[in-house]
Amino acid sequence: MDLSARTAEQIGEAIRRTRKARGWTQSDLSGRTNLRVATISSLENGDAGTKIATLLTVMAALGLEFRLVVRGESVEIEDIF
Amino acid sequence: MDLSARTAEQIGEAIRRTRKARGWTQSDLSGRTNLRVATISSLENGDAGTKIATLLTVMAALGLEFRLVVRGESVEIEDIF
DNA sequence: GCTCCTTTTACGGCGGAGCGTAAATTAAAC
DNA sequence: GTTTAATTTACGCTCCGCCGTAAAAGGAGC
Repeated sequence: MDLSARTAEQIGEAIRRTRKARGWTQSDLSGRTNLRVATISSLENGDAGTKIATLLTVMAALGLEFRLVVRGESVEIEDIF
Repeated sequence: MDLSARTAEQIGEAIRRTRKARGWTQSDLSGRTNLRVATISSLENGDAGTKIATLLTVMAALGLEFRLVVRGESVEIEDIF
């Protein structure tokens, strides 16, 4: 799974898809993160006002991490150096 | 360029590196985004309280996008950092 | 129809982000 | 070391996220 995102909506969708791929409800995620169900809901619905801390907490619970990629560049290892 | 991040500090560092790779100052970024220099400064310094909207605005100005990847699934190149 | 589970929305409260603006600290040149 | 550029920090202000808690709306199945 490798989801690109440039908007809060796309981030939320990636979170939601990963959560469902884990077979978890928002309530499950809430229990694992100490974040309110309401908070997770608005994050998944693309609220750009959500704090980075909240996003990172959810991503950690889902086993996700970021890659900040320059648009248009491929992720070829040869391009690193 | 491909920077992995699991923490706000790593995100901030990736932002700063990309900005400098563009030869821009925080003031330049501020002008391109209508965000205060102070806001950009705290983002680059790893403030997890920063809003996703702010991060996305800065990333768009820098030509960056996210990739949310499942940890361990693809090639780990985070050690570039 | 009616349950049960899940998700969304609401409200008072508090804390903090980003604004406008400015000053202070740090780094870089000369 | 002194000027200049760059970054960080501060203050009053407004806005809103997340909290605790609860209720309402949506969906799946019987």
